[in-house]
Amino acid sequence: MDDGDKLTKAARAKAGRIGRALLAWYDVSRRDLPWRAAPGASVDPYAVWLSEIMLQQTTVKAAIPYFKTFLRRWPSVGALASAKRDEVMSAWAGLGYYSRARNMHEAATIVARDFDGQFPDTLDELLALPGVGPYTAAAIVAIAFDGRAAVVDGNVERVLARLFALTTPMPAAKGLARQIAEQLAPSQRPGDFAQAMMDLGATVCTPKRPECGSCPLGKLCGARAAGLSAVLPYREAKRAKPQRTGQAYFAMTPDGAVLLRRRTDKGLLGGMMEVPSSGWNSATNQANGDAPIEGAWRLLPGTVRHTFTHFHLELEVYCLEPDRRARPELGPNCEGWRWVSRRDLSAEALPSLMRKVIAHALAQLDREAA
DNA sequence: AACTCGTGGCA
DNA sequence: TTGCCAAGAGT
Repeated sequence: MDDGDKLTKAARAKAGRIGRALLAWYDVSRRDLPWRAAPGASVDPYAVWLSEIMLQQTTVKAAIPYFKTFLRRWPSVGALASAKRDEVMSAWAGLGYYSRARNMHEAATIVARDFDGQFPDTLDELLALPGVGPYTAAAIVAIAFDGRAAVVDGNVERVLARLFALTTPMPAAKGLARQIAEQLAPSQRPGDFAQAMMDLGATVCTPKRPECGSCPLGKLCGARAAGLSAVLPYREAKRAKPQRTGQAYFAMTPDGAVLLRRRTDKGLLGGMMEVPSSGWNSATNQANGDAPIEGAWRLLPGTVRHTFTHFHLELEVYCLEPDRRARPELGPNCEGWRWVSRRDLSAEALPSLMRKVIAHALAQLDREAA
């Protein structure tokens, strides 16, 4: 018998007690979140799906305003499917992981066209939708349809690693956590159970300084018994982020039009707008070889720093003030370009990095003018 | 299987 | 200031 068998047998034995204690806790401490229906009320699967996509690797606080905006602007999956993708990308700007927005729009068209606007209620059908993986499919089944499914996100992995004192470091212990979650998923109130596990992880069994004193599962917790609550789950060390550099080219005409271009769908910031930029491995001061239009570009003081998931970036910002809206070179990895009035920039699909670049350039120009 | 893919808040 | 990481999916 290996560790996995022992653990899943332990999970079966503890499952009933865990489920009862967790649901009792959830009934009194349930958080009121915008995508949650009142207790006992039915939920709109579209709203559940929308929230779950937004919550992938994203904090509740960051997702809430976007969720409200999307649901108000596109109240049904059919409405979202009918939207232009550009509008969706603009509305998503700032939330990050932009493939989510691209996949979400495509999935909406599939549900509208192939499922008559009704979300499917099986794992297999949900998994076939772009942007819906094991977690999101299970979450929709459990929360929207109250079906039994193992909902395993980062919160659940952490809670289970502590509850069952899993000392294998992450991510190697993910499979074990999933096996346990399969055993724990109840047939009664599976949606509430899933949300209770995630709420517990978000508010009590937190990554740092868990509040074990107020935990409804304290008496059942292996980590607490072993004095490991604060150190589990173990994690493998992460690689250091490399430093990359590049140049951005900010062009603005006298009437306040700024040159933007659209990145291709593939890769970082795919499908989003950008201030024309060099690649991001380039050495500094490469004589403006990547400038989108001819002219006497000048380097603005200071730089823009930004950190992505796997590297740091420092951009130099060059500036040009051409007298007309010249036609630019498209540049690599781009699909199109246009001049955008300064006051219309807020409505563009500009990721946070590019908003930083624009803010930096405008601040420097304003300083010069003063 | 390991890597890519954003952002902002927090210690 | 720097590193950590949050309701993961796609390749």
